Amino acid sequence: MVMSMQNKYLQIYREIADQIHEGKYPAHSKLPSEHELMSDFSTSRETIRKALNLLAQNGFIQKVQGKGSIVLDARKFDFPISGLVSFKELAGKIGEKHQTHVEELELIHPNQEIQQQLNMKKNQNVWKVLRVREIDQERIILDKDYFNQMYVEHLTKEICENSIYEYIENELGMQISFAKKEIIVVEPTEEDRRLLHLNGFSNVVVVKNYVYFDDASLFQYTESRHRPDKFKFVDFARRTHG
Amino acid sequence: MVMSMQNKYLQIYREIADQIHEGKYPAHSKLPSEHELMSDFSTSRETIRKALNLLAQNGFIQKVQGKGSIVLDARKFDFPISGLVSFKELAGKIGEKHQTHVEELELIHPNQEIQQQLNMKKNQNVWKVLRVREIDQERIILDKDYFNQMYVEHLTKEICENSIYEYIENELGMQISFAKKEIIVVEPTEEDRRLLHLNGFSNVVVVKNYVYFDDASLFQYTESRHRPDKFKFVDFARRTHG
DNA sequence: CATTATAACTTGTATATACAAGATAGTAAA
DNA sequence: TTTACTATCTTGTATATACAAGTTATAATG
Repeated sequence: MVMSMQNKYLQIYREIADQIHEGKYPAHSKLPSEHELMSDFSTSRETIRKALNLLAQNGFIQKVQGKGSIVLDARKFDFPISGLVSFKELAGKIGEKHQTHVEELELIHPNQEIQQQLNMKKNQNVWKVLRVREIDQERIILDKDYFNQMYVEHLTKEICENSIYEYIENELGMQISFAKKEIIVVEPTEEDRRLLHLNGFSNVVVVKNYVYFDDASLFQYTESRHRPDKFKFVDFARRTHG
Repeated sequence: MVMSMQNKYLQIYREIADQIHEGKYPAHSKLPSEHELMSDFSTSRETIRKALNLLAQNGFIQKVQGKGSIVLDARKFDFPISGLVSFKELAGKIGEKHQTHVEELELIHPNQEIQQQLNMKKNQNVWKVLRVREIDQERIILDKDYFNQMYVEHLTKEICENSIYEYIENELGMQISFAKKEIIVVEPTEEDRRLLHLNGFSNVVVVKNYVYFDDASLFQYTESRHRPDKFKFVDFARRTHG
């Protein structure tokens, strides 16, 4: 049969990650040694090490030379925007009632600022999408997205109400690969006041997102504007020695 | 002679990273192929690949199968707290006049909350350090640090005025390896109002930091409280496909 | 008993080989 | 000219081997 066989080390990564989630390996315990895993999965040591390094990068384990792989507290799934999670994935996790309102959807000729941000030539157009995220009957997030039309030909209201990322990766078959994020706090604009339930708050948290494809081309600029009391950002950072 | 030779792949990583900074490889250009680098550094392909993967993880390059390694815009050194940079490193980069005021420094028996955060046994003590960061004559950041005394025997005002991280890594020889970060926005406390120049702002940005050693033991809990207009967080995130 | 060596574990680094898979440029055929 | 193929470049995955280096438990030694 020899089915799939694609990406052994990713399969092993996912399997071990699942097992950690399910509690098979509780926090502060140790994973089996690389040697044991090697025979468990009947593969080579380097393949096991690739899987373990992925687990370490993503905050599941900590490797200690001579000792082994220590399982960490994997509670890093609090409420994050961290790691490029989209609103839909997010809302699914927290389980509360949520809704997306598409306030604007149009093909525009961008102003100079957006043009610069997206690294565009003149004459190129962008999709502007303005969405309000409602959780528990409160409008707390305003998302402004700008997509380079060069990459996304057509967008509909239906697509915007679901996950645009999903659409791009599954329907268009393009791989989103990395992002630069910037978080600042500013005074609300007129638009913020009109579209969000600010409840008297005098600041909004702005998350600027620059999203790149696998081939390093910038394709999206997003601004996510949050009511401060409902904002939470969780991050896992590994220090690169050297 | 055979001097050092330790960590070939790290040396190669640093060398290429430096070359990118110096402009030898400008943004959007390509690095030499793995084969070329192999003979340039007279090493094996796997060693080159280790170095390149580090560069990719840290946002220097983007690898594309079949094409090569594309150099990215390495302007991710804006102003970040990202990636576990300490205030001293930070302030040095932006170049403005800065100062650290040590407001409190004491060995205390922690309350239950801190005890939990640091995962401590009863009877253990912690160093509490309260520092105000002044940039351009304005007191804009309040740092509250709690160090488990088990790891740090003694702290002085002088150490706190410089970089505690530096002290711990260089003097005590312990390796800080990763951190969990959490960012929220809250109303200022009495303490915030007393110690910071809030200029009428009705919110502060709180960055909670859980810092771990190489052996996965939690050793520090930090709260960094920022005046919102002076706060900026920059992050580079790679998406893990799968 | 306490200390020191040793052996047997663990993970880390470096190398070599083989083939898969994506990208590209040139060649041959229509 | 256009299309299709092919050779050859690139990076990706999987395997094997060897030794270095950190940790731990055991045995030998004083």
